[in-house]
Order: sequence, then C-alpha cells, then structure tokens
Amino acid sequence: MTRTGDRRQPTVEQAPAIWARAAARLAKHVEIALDDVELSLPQYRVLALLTAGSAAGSALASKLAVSPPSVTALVDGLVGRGLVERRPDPLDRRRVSHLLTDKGRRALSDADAAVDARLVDIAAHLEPRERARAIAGLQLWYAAMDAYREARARHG
Amino acid sequence: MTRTGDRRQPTVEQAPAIWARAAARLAKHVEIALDDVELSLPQYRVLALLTAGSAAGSALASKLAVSPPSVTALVDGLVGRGLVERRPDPLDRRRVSHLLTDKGRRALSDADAAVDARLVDIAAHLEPRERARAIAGLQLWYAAMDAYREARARHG
DNA sequence: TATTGTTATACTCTATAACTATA
DNA sequence: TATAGTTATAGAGTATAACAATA
Repeated sequence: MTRTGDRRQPTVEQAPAIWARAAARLAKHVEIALDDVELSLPQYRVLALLTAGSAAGSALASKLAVSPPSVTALVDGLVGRGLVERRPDPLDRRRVSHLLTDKGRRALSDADAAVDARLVDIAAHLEPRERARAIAGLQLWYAAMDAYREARARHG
Repeated sequence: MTRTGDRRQPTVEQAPAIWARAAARLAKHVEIALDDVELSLPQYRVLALLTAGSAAGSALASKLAVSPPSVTALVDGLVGRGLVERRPDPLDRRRVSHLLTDKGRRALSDADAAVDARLVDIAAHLEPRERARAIAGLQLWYAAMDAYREARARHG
C-alpha cells in the first residue's frame, strides 16, 4: 500500500503541487465513470444541483460557472431524455424553473453509483484507516466549497 | 464553519453521493484557476506528468486516458509555447520522447500556485484541524490513484 | 505485418453576440 | 431601459479513420 498518510499534521504549505494535481486526476476518473451512464460532467452537475430543489436558469449558470447559452444546451439534452423538466415561472414569465423528474432522480442515482464504484476501486489501494480519512477529506472539501460559494454570493 | 468533519469513521457506504460530487466540483475550481495561467486541464496534466521524466507519446496517451491524436494536438500547443520539447528516440525512431523545458517547469510552477491559491481560499472556510484533514485526504487520493494506475499497468 | 505517431475529418462543447419576450 | 433566456455562429477540444514511417 502507500505511506503518504503517515505524515501527520500536513499544512497548506507542505505539498501544494501534489495537492493541486490530485483534484485534476480525480476529475478525469469521474469523467470516465460517467461515460458508462452517458452523462457529461456538466450534465451530472446539473442533476446534482437540482436535488436541492428547482432552480432558474440564471442560478444554474452562476452555480455551475458556465454561460447562459451553455445552460440552455445542457438542459436541452437532459429535457430530451426526460431527466429534467422546464416550467415557466408564473410570477415572472421571463424566468424558467428547472426541476428534476423521477427519471432524472434515478439517472443521478445511477451516475452516483458509477462514480462511487470507480472511487471505491481506487480507495481499495489504501489501508482501511487511510481510506476512511481519504473519504472524510473529500466530504470536508464538499462542505468547504459550499461555504465558499455562499460567502461569494453574499459579498464579493 | 462546517460540522461535516465531526462525524467520525466515515465508510465508503456512508455518503457516496456527496463524495462523488465533490470530485466534480473540485475539478471545476481547478479549471477556473488554470484559466489565469492560460492552461487547459489536460495541458496541466501533461506538464505535471513530465516532471517525473521524459515520456513517449503512447505513455502520455495511456496515463492521461486520451487518444493518440489528442496527445499530438495537446503537445503541439505546449511545444509552440516552448514549454515542452519533442525529441526523436534514437533507439526506436518511430517513438517521440517528450521533455519538460525550463520554461515549462516554470509554467507548471505558476499553474500549481494558481490552483493552490484557489484551494486555499476554499479551505479557509474550514477550521484549522478540518483543513489539515482535508488536505491530507487529497494527498491520500493522489497516492491511491498512483497505486491504482500501477496495478492496472501490471495486470488487467 | 505490427506499431508509433501524425494528418484528415467530423462531432461535441462552450463562449460571445444578436435577438425575443417579458418586466 | 433592463433582465431572462434562446438562437446564431464561431472556436476549441477530442475522437475515429486513414496514412506515413519504422520495426
């Protein structure tokens, strides 16, 4: 197995380069896993986002950090497969509300399973305690990204 | 701050969905950071790979999980900017050896710094001890991906 | 004949700009 | 006049297929 985890109390300064590259490689693995369920990475992100509830196009664009036309194209594909539903907002008829369909929920579940399977295969190369720490680490990043996004939404 | 890290001993089964999505979101942040140094994610991965030493085109294709023509196109751009050098292999003249130039090494260093900066901003939303665990987690994934790749190279 | 890498070509993705419809 | 979203269009990225050079 590996011995990376034996170093204790790592700091931001300690191994920034490896740290930076890990995220890039992890993403590629996710992309490969999503191929099996015929979903692109951005499409996967749309579905994941909509589990929190319906969202307007502008909200999707800013949260995914893509342009408005990209949202249209992305959602077109998902609507065509019956995974997402577009519904006009009755209060402001310029706005479009996006909702996850039941089929979309199942597709996301399948996608999560596919990605999980790949990450489990990778994590299998760690010792059990290291594995637990690796998974916990990713969950922490998720929480941190939420906090980061929220802070950005409030001020600059 | 967050409280995700308070759960102890997470397992693979505990929160697979969030775990799966964290990698996708992390990747997007990396992509955005790389925009500042005018490097695509795959180009960044090529530079990072070459710090381990020179590599043939076929090696790059398999390690990056992209097609041979993509390697050509990717490297064309890096060679054009003087970041990578192509050198014919004297032992097998069909092969091309790829090397990082000094300029390429500096570009990678800048790219790492840009990504690091973004990840530091995100990690700032965690408590110090959570932050250390998040970073350690990413380093563990890096090691696990190396082991996974190596295992794949040996057998199926 | 098999293999390494390149060229030719097509397809997908994403962005900027122009447009439509609401407000 | 400003905003939400779509359509038009162009540029980048990546893949499969065909090719050239070498083994």
